[in-house]
Amino acid sequence: MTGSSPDSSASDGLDPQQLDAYFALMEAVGLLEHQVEQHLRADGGISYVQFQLLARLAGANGQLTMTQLADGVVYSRSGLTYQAGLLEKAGLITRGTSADDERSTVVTITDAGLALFGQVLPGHVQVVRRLLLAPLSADDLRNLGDIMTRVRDHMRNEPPRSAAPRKRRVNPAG
Amino acid sequence: MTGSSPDSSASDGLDPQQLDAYFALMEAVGLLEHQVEQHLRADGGISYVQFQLLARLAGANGQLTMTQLADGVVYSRSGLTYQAGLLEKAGLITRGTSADDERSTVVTITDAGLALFGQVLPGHVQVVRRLLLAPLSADDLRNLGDIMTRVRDHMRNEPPRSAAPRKRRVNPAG
DNA sequence: CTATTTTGCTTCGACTTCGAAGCAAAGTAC
DNA sequence: GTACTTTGCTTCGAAGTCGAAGCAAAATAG
Repeated sequence: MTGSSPDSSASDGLDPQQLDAYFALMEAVGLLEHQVEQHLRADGGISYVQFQLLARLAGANGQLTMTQLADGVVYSRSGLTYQAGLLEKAGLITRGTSADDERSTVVTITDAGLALFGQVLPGHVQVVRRLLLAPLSADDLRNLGDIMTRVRDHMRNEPPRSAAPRKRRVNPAG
Repeated sequence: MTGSSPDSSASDGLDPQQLDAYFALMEAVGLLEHQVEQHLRADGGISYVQFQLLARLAGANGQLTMTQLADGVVYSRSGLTYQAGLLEKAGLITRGTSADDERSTVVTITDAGLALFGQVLPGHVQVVRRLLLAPLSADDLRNLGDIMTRVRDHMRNEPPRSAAPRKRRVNPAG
């Protein structure tokens, strides 16, 4: 199991630089998400997921189908149904059957939804500025955007790792 | 409230470059987490959280208190208790009261825990390589590590935003 | 030494999330 | 047209997650 060569391209481990980047990335984003969540809950009574849904709707002329909403939000379909239910109950969106396709549900943001989004957005931006953008130079920002865009596109274009890879174990902890 | 100047340092919005970086960052990490989760579940029957806990223990001479475990993992205390319970039930860790401080719980990774961690790690590394590292040049990696380390440290050193900022609304959706 | 506060962890209930299963409309094959 | 598959969404049950409340040990105050 323990590799022997110290070079980083071997199949065994990650070199310190790779580890640093990976860990820092995951932890920083985790922290950021947590802070963002706190702000949105305190200032608008909504979760990050709900904010993202409202943002997508606000940016898309106010209307999207569930499937369109699902794309771009990393999220399960059933979770989306659940959140849409909450948002509808809160009067922030409306759901209706599509005319083109009886299966599709068209989600529409309401005036209240737009208002809430508008109310919360400035604070959200401030949080992002304060926590993420503040310590970055112009070069950093350019690099970060470039890098993460590339990574995201790369991941989106990945083949789904084939059907059933294999399952060696069944539930040691869970 | 709506700003007028198109420059990016205004208090109102984020310029396209900032938005790109922010969105790409959040989405890429979300996708990565999801893939990592899939792999760990399929190959070792554990969640990412559980993997992180085992990793921390494995890297810390096998022993840590609950509080030490909590630091570094972005996670609630009660969630940690729950996961520790699962890991203990699965025989991957052991919990005992500290000798120094009767309140503290010392968590120890078992041989089975180490074995499982060792079994899962190579695949985990491959996933990270394939999805995150593959599209990055040496410069990218250096930049990413540098940037995210700075962001993480910045966030860790932030004052906790004072006690109770304010609560404008109470639960529009939720 | 006793009272108070802090610290470390767990328990509890409410909510969120996920994947599997289900259902009906739309598309495809024949 | 009828059978089959695919697509779009929801329902359901099993976990996982969180914050508040609770409890006991330790630190601090007096």
